[in-house]
Amino acid sequence: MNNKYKIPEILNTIINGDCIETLKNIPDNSVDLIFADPPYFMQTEGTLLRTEGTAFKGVDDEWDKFSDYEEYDSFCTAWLKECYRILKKDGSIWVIGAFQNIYRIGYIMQNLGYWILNDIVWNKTNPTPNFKGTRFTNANETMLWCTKSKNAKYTFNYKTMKHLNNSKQMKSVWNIGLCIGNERLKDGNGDKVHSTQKPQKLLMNVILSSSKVGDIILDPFMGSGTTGAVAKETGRNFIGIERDKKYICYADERIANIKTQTDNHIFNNSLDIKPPKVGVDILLKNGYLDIGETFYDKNEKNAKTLTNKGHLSDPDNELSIHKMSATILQKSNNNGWDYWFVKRDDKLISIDNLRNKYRKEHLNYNAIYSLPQIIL
Amino acid sequence: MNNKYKIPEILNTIINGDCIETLKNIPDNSVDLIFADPPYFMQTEGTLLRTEGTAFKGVDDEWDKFSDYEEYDSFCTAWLKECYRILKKDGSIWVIGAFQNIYRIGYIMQNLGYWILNDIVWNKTNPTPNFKGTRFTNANETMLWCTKSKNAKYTFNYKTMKHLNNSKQMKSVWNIGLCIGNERLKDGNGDKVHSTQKPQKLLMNVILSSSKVGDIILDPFMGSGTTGAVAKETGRNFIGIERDKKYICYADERIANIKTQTDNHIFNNSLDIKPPKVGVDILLKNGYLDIGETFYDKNEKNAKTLTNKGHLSDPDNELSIHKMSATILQKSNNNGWDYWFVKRDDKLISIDNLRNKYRKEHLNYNAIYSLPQIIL
DNA sequence: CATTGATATGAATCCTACG
DNA sequence: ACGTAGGATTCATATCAAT
Repeated sequence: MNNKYKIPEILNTIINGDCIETLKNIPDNSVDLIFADPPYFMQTEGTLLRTEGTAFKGVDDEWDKFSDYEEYDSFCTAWLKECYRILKKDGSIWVIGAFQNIYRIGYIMQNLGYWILNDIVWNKTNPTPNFKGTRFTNANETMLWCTKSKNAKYTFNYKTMKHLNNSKQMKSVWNIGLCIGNERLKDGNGDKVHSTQKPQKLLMNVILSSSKVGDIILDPFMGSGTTGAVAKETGRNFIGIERDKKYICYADERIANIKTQTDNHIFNNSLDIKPPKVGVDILLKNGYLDIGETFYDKNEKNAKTLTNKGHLSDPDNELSIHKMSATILQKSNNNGWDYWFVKRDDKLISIDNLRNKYRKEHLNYNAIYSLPQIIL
Repeated sequence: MNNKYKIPEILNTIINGDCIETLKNIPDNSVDLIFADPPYFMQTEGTLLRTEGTAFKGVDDEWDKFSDYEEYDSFCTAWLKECYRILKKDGSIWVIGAFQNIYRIGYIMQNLGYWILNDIVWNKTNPTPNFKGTRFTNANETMLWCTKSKNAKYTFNYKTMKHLNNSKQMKSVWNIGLCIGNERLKDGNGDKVHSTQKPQKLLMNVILSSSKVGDIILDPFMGSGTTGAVAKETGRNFIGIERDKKYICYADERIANIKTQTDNHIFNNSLDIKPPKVGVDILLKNGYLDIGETFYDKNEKNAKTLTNKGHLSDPDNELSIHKMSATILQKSNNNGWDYWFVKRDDKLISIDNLRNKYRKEHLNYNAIYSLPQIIL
């Protein structure tokens, strides 16, 4: 029954239909990433007037109406269960919400077996102020990033995100503005098409951090299509679900105008693609290193001899390049590729350089060491 | 049974005992504010090694051990129920947690009838990095600020917090560093006394925003006593509960060394204390305004006549000072005190100035209009 | 064209004391 | 509890008109 759709048929389309019913027709273990922006169940009443007397137009859509927490909880349990089934074993899911609903979502997800990796805070740089001075300005929304289990081998493009964050590891609080200006979809009357269109920068961070080129990304609440737009731009595939045809119409047009850029080192996560494994034995066999030659540290000290097994020896020990360097440094472990040098033309050369030379000459692999620094 | 303790007897003390059992002995509707920093149920396993090989000392205390979510949920339901009973009708409660537990807490609180006012993000300016590069640096904790019902008339010192935030309304994301240096309690060996001591700045924001001088603040998980220390410094009363006598010993000494500063305009919330109400009729009776005199706007236009009822009239209408100004401005309502001026010695004087003159001369009340600006 | 100022608006659980 | 009158309350951007 869960196979009405074949993945290739629905790839890069927005399916028009009820969220839960549509999810039920998507096969098990079939998508790499899910981004879900469900209704928040805001529970606002009446009209909020700005200081100057005009009305604030917030969310007053039918799709955000639920009778009580119980109804909202069953709704969320149902779609989150389907997502669990549809997500691949090592895939991950992002769900965005605010204080009105995110505690329902998080509780339900943990009970369904999801494992929270981070709760990411979207710190809005330009939030709607609190007109009446009754509370702290509500300036944040929350995204729960989860796997299907504690031991899932999820994708996290650590180096790409570090590069995007001025070469410091990216934190769980993201400062991003609201979706306004040209990015915000408007209808013929100049009114916003969707009351809660998410900024592309938010989706960019989500997709670049936790998916790879060619991955399949599912959005069960596609709305104005931000997920699809960013997925296409970064070379990922998407599957959208949306019950309002008007939204689909605008989203389709929006996505059609996007160009994929897979030669972009940020979008294709070059920094995080691991180079092919090359051992000391391979370098020996191919003449990049010689049996019996001397390894030195960067100060030309701690000389050791390379054995035919690709180990390093001195009168006391024969150890791997890693263990030998760790022993010298009195640490439990250490990366020998960064520690050891050999002599070529009377100059010290890092064995890591020799390894990359081999990768380039024999495996046609060019490592990307760094990209131009991004100034935020 | 819920009356073993009389509030005056336990005021400004830390009760040694089990949290839930002790809470049961505190009377109904007896405290103004609760701050709770419960165990987070971190579920960490094994030892996390830093890059250089040393061990990271996180939370590994017995008090953070629970067998599963079910046990944690019942524990939290129990103490949150007692807090609901103990809190006054218009009091409020803060609960701090992180992604491991805050979704359990929020869900349970909403189900118990608590009404979330804000979810405050503590954005740590100096978080522990993610040593292994496996996720985004977990840089935030969350505080849920709630009342007992949607309609509770809770305390929020809006102007004090605005003043503390460089004269802009304070938002829900707070940038505050971890508790380190001299503020962090150390034992005789130089080890930290408590593994999760909260920074005073965090508690300062909590207490200054949502309580008044003389209020009673309950902390069911007193730990190292930060709540008590800040409560005492700002002129509030506290009641602490803690089951570990070692913590109480350090907390008692810490709090004993604090001096109360109630003459501090920030601590006593002078900016938020409302001036006594004075109507136009009072100013008329006391000769600050005269029947029949002319009211003008700031440009000496829109002249209206003051009636014996304290209203403003023109040939068409007789309205309150507020309604009349709103009519002129074509707004649904407006503050007439800021809009209208009268002539004294041929100069325009704001009627709000006259009102403050009356307050000063007859009610011995001096309004605080502003404090020196705080540069953050 | 550059600069200034007025206006519009964004996932919002948005007043309070008194009779 | 409920209705009514009093009177207190906004920040960061984008757009567009005016200078």
